[in-house]
Amino acid sequence: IVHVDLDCFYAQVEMIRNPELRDKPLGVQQKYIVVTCNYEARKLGIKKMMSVKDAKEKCPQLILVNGEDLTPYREMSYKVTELLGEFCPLVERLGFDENFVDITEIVEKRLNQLQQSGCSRVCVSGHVYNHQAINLLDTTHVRLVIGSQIAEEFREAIYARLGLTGCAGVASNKLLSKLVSGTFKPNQQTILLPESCQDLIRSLDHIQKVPGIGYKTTKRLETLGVRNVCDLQAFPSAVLEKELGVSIAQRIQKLSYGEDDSPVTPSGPPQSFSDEDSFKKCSSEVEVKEKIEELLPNLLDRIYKDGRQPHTVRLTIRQFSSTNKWFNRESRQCPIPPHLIQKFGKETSSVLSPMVDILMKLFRKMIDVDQPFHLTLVSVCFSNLKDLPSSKKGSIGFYLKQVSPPSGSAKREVEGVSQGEGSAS
DNA sequence: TGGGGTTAT
DNA sequence: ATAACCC
Repeated sequence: IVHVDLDCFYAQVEMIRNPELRDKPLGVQQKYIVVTCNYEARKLGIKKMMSVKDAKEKCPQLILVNGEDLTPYREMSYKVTELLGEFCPLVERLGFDENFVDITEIVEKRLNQLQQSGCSRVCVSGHVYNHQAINLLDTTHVRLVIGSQIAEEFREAIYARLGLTGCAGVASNKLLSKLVSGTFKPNQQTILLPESCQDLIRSLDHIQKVPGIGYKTTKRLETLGVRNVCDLQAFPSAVLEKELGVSIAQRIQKLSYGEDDSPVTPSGPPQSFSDEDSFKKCSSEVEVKEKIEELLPNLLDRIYKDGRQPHTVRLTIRQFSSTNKWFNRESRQCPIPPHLIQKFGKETSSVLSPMVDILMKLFRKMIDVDQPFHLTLVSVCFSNLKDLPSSKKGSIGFYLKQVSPPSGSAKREVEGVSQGEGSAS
């Protein structure tokens, strides 16, 4: 498995949009937070998720661009996933800036070519975790070395075609590939040989750094006295199962050993489209309606371009509360009436006002508008996306549904051409 | 802490 | 519908 992780993705996209920002310290701002920044800014002490106030104190020359509209990042993100999809169908997205690629089949093909040509000279591309020596008589090592060459080709293609740099990690599963990709940081790549697996996983100083063990599970583990990966490895399974449930207990304990049998699941098109806005205060029905009317046109446009029809709509809000400041969200969802669904394929304007009405009804299910309220976030989400009833030859659906044939060059580059595999065209 | 996403229960 | 996870 290869894990591809773009460097400070939003900042890179902004530097492509405006090349003058290239060699200057740059931060991407959402509300009063610098969500990410380029490496020029990091040299000067700027960190991800730093407040704008702290960032400007640290670095008055810092240039800030607003990154609240994710459109440019989302578009570039899918270009990266689609590019990787030219090499191999098994590409799974994680957020906007990471992808897993299962290259097992490509590696097998190259290994066979190598063995048939009697060639025993294979050279690793990039780093080997722990500087572990490679044994070319070990086919597992050879496979990972071939993986390193493919990862290099991925990164080169992403740079040549999209102008983006990033890291890659190659290992036997998703967990380990992700952990190893971060070991040499901007614009480098690393492979993990199985003999160094325990060193990598045990190098994590806190269990929350294990992908899959989040905030809540970490808190519960801490009450059990489990603080690091070694503690979790050694903890009695039976006790863990009673505390967290069999499913979570078995999964995270396997993770603590670096074991992860989850497959690379092709992400395909998105399962949902959402748009949200946060703010200091929103306390009247009229304001809520205005927020919804701000969010909807953008969303309807995205759905229109996607070509599928959503069958469910959801409204999410966050109410102000001084205690438990984060994560007090509530939502209400409902099916979209069939007569409205039909209109999604056409002009978005005819959907707008009936949809606002539906969303305001959902709002009133959550909030008694006769009582005072104080919202700090409104979000609208369309989900349960279904393909249009694709009909005959002339319809839009017919053309949209046609799978575009692989452009070919990248795929042949990676798989090599030998006995009559190349197509006539 | 923002503005997104996913899956499991 | 919520809760957990990911970025």
